[in-house]
Amino acid sequence: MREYLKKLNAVQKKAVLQTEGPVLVIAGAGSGKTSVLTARIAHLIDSGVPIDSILAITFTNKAAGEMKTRVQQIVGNYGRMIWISTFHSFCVRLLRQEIDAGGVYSRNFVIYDESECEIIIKECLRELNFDDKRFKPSYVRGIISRSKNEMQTYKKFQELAVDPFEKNVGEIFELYTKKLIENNALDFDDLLLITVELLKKNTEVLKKYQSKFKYILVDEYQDTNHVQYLLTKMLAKVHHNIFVVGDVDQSIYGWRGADIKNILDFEKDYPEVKIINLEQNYRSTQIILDAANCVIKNNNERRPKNLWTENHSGEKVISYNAIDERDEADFIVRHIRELHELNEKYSDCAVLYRANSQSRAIEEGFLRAGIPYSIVGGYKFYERKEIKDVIAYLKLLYNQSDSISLQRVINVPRRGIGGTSMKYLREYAINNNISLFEASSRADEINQLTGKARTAFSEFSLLMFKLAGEQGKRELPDFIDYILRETGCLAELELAKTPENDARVENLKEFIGVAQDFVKSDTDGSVAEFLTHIALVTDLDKAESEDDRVKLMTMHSAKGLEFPYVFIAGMEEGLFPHARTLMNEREIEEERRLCYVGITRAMKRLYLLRSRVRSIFGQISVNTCSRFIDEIDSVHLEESEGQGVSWSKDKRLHTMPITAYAVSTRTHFDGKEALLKKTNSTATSAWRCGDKIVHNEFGNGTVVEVKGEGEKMLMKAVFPGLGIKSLMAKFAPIKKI
DNA sequence: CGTCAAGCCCTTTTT
DNA sequence: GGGCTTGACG
Repeated sequence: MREYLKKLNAVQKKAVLQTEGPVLVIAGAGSGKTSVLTARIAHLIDSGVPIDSILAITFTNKAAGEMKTRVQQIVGNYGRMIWISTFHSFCVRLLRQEIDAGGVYSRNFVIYDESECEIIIKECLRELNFDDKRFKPSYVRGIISRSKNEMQTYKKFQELAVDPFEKNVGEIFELYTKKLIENNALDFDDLLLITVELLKKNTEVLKKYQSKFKYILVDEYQDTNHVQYLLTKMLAKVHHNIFVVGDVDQSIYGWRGADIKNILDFEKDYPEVKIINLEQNYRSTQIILDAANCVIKNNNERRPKNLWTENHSGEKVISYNAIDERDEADFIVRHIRELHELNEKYSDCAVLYRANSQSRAIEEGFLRAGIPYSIVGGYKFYERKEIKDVIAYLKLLYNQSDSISLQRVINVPRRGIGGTSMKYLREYAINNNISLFEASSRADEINQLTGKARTAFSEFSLLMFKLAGEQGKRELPDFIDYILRETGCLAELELAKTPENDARVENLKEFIGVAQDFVKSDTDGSVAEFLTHIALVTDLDKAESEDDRVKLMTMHSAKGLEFPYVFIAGMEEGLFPHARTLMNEREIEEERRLCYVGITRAMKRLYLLRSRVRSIFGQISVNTCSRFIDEIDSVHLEESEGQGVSWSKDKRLHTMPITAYAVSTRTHFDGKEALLKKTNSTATSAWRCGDKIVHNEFGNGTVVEVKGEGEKMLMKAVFPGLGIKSLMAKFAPIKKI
């Protein structure tokens, strides 16, 4: 028997070997579903199934990447060719081939992220003369998104609209749709929606993919939305070999349109389905599982299951009542340090939280202590201004209809083109039914423009033609470098030597590095694929597990992962469950499932932390303990008696003026990297993490991060009471002490 | 046209 | 507490 089969238990093996017909695997947390999925793929290949007739769909790129790696480990390099991807990247791949069959978009479409979509919505509001206070772009975008996830286009939405507000949203929706088409741009939801529409309308294309994919596997099926449901159903219609894996208790994307019914009703869709329950947990101790079960059993909307383990009972779940978020962070730091002294790896520890905004306080704790950490997800590299600017140049060069990108870069660097000139340009473009790009090349025909603006537009379009001429001639990283130099983006940043500009230049270099990695990876190295890559692959996906760092992330991001030591921070009513869910029982249940996901990430030891006082929006708020802690039977819990835990502290809290906690000890810094990066040339190799230094201005401090060497060396140091400062060792007035 | 300060609303989670 | 828009001024 094959090695990968030997490792499986009887039930898992059954799931792997049942290759024909629909199969539903109910996989409890930690029951080895990834092993089952990879073994099944390997088994299919072993049985002679052609590799290009297997389609595996996951929810995150990270999961897809991991599965690909594991399949390759079993079947060898040949496994590279397999279709393992997220729904979204699968759809892009299909659309790049087929989208012109729909007759609306062309293959060089670009993908708009949320902020770009909101800009479009703002344009719609302006044109329709709607108030952007009443129709908040982010809110309207949410409505449109949910609607598309329900497979509703604007026409359907307009039919269903009852009140005046909805009717107005329907108008916005319609104009929004038209504008995306004009820009030859798709939003995230379109990637799925347009694919399904295309397959529905175009039977030739549908047949092609239906017959191609003989075996379809879908991971995290409980998180599929209606469009995704339709897509899998259509693709599986001919061969009926559809294998879905999921766990109702881990459904945490209802707010994104995920519908638990898809998994609950799978049997109705496929009456001949084989149902397999994976109930043995290999991950956690008995006590951790008990705690998780205590919480989840309070949900009504679920299918009871019996998750069990042969693991020993283990340690009790440790709870801690922190005074404030700084105390909470310090508790985590103390305990991780302790674990590290006992030879546990930093990378075996994870801190999970409900909202990204919680990462700040915890991050500061790690910086103070000099503990290496990395934040997964959250504020993204690709959202930095300078990065978005280069991407916009690439997008515009790739797709000249993209007016959003044009408007982003037209005055970057400053070319003296302002709002008034842009207004005339837009009017001209609309009147002549041409793109902004074409309008700018015909600026001399626009009478209202000042001579200066006319020249600026003409020079801009000449520059773009020049850049476009180099596209394809140069390798991608070189092309990006060329853009940065020719446009003057780089020169503008290098003009004024500020730490901020230095950081931006460093970020741009890192972006070129991303392009270099991309070219080396398994792609065609084209601008098209690169743009798709950066639109769909967030830095969440490059969680470098090999280096020894504590991982910080939301519980959503943590799904599918496991860690020996897990800290869940912010177990407070209003934060978790989040205040915005408190009014609605269904949403509370989703929060509870999220808690279940969080708890079941832990293998050996779980810490549940809560803070009595927390500052939210710069306001101090006092929170009570999360109901989820109360739901855990106290026999599984043990209150930590570390510093600041006892009643005496608690009483002291009430006698102290609460504003005392509002005092911030940190100076402002812009993201982890932005202001912290500097370069250095002299005696740089002398600096190491943990070095105590004295700075002429800031006083005593500790080096917490050193990156690069020689000219490229970047360092970060923390100064008590001042926070983290970025230092250019070359210029910084620092001495080792 | 560009800059700066005051005031706004906000953060739930992500492909 | 902070990022973004707005409006006054140079």
